[in-house]
Amino acid sequence: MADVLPTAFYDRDPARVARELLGAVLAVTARGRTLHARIVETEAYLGPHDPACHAVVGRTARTWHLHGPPATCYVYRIYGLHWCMNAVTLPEGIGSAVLLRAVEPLDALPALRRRRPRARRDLDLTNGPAKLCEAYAITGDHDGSSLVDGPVRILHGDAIADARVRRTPRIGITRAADWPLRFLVADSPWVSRTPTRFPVLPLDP
DNA sequence: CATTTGATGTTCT
DNA sequence: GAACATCAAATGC
Repeated sequence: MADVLPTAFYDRDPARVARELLGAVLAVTARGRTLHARIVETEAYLGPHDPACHAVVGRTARTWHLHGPPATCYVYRIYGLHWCMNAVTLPEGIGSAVLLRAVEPLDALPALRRRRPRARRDLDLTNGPAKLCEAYAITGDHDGSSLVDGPVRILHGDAIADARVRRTPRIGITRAADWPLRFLVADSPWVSRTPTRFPVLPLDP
């Protein structure tokens, strides 16, 4: 597809990629059908020198594809229960990525609801990193696949103006807990909750 | 509304 | 043996 974000898009500072992925479109293909969703919340993990990044332990079996080339899909299991999906950034061997934290479904709501029967509202289908993976059936099977021509791709979408973007610290981490590397679309109802204690910053301070 | 807790298993120390 | 890029239900106010 001509709209796919090219590898060069990912081969840059992960915080910049995280910002610019807002508004891009996740496209997940399975059994001949493709589902679409707009990305509204992301987090950047900067690499081996970021204490919260999985790359701190080096290139192990788990982090193998995190260290892959830009535009690689890195999927890992968390808390033994859930999956989280990342877009790998920077060149092979660096180990940096952007976590997809929330998306706005653009079609196929009934299919998403079937996979997430316990979601109370539609807004709860995809407003968290593990929720969106469950809704779109993204699992360890996708770990290492290409975001350019694999089963999970990211397409060029609407640009989100700087004025609509906010930054906060990253959620659920203990190390480098104050680094403002979470990016979200301020006026989207599809983002996850921001902890009350978190500062919410404009994009350009 | 906000905060706490139990579920669950892989990874790393 | 502890930590963990989470979720949903239960509890507190």
